[in-house]
Amino acid sequence: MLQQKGYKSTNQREEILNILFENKNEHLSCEDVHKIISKEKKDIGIATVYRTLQLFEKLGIVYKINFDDGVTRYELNTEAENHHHHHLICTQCGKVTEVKLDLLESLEHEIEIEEGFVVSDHDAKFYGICKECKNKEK
Amino acid sequence: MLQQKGYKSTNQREEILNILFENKNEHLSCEDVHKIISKEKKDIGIATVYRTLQLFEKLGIVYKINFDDGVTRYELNTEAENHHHHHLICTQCGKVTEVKLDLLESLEHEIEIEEGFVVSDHDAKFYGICKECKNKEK
DNA sequence: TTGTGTGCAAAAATTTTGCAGGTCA
DNA sequence: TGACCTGCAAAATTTTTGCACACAA
Repeated sequence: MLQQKGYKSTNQREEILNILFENKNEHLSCEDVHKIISKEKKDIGIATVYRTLQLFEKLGIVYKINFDDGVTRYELNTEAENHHHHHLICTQCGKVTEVKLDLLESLEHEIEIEEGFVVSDHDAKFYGICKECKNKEK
Repeated sequence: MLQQKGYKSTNQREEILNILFENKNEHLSCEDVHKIISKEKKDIGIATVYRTLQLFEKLGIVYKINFDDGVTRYELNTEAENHHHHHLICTQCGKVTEVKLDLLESLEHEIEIEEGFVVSDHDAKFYGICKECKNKEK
């Protein structure tokens, strides 16, 4: 991995990166990552997990997200899609799913014209009832 | 105020509500609210501020927002606009401004069709460079 | 070797909670 | 009066930090 931006490649950093890859569609908190590490026999100090994820964020490897549950979560920045971050949060069961649709471009364009604000990224959360919960109601 | 939803009207709750009104365009944390109260001679326990803002959120009086600075913030739910929550966050100076545009409706419609997810609210943050910082660069 | 990185434990920061007493309806 | 509210301080949670030691380059 390209830690050749002036940072060293260490076992801890590689391990944490692995975990992020293996849980691509999760939104892990530092605590979560640390628990997974513990389960896999290895052991890394929780402080290192915090420091590493902060570093990864600075380097653009992960994004920070917050679902108002009291902890900061991170997700891999899969630069395949350009910028993104659309989450559907079910207010009934709490499930979080991702959406790929990127219709915010027109909105961003409008913001740029109306407000003179140059958008470089966004983070959108939609609250509502997911398909499963909706079906259950019937 | 309509605390007649089964909750009592107390001095503390009214005072906190006043502060929210007087700072309509701010995004206050519990700490912020508590500091403002202290400045205005009055004194309310910080625990009460936390409990009151949680109550207000449950009652739909305020919205919870999070700008990844480690604290939960609240803003008045001005039901004038339907649902909303668009914030422009300048990555240079940190300033947060509101946008009124509501172009997310078409996106919500699409989400409903594609994912079967019924959207009831959203929260969108746009990161970028604000007008002032952009001008400064030149 | 040498500057970075790590682990530990202590500290900080934010939020929650138990309980005794106070207040509103 | 009686249930609800508040204040305080203690506790719980999450995150940060200092420092001695370890390790990658």
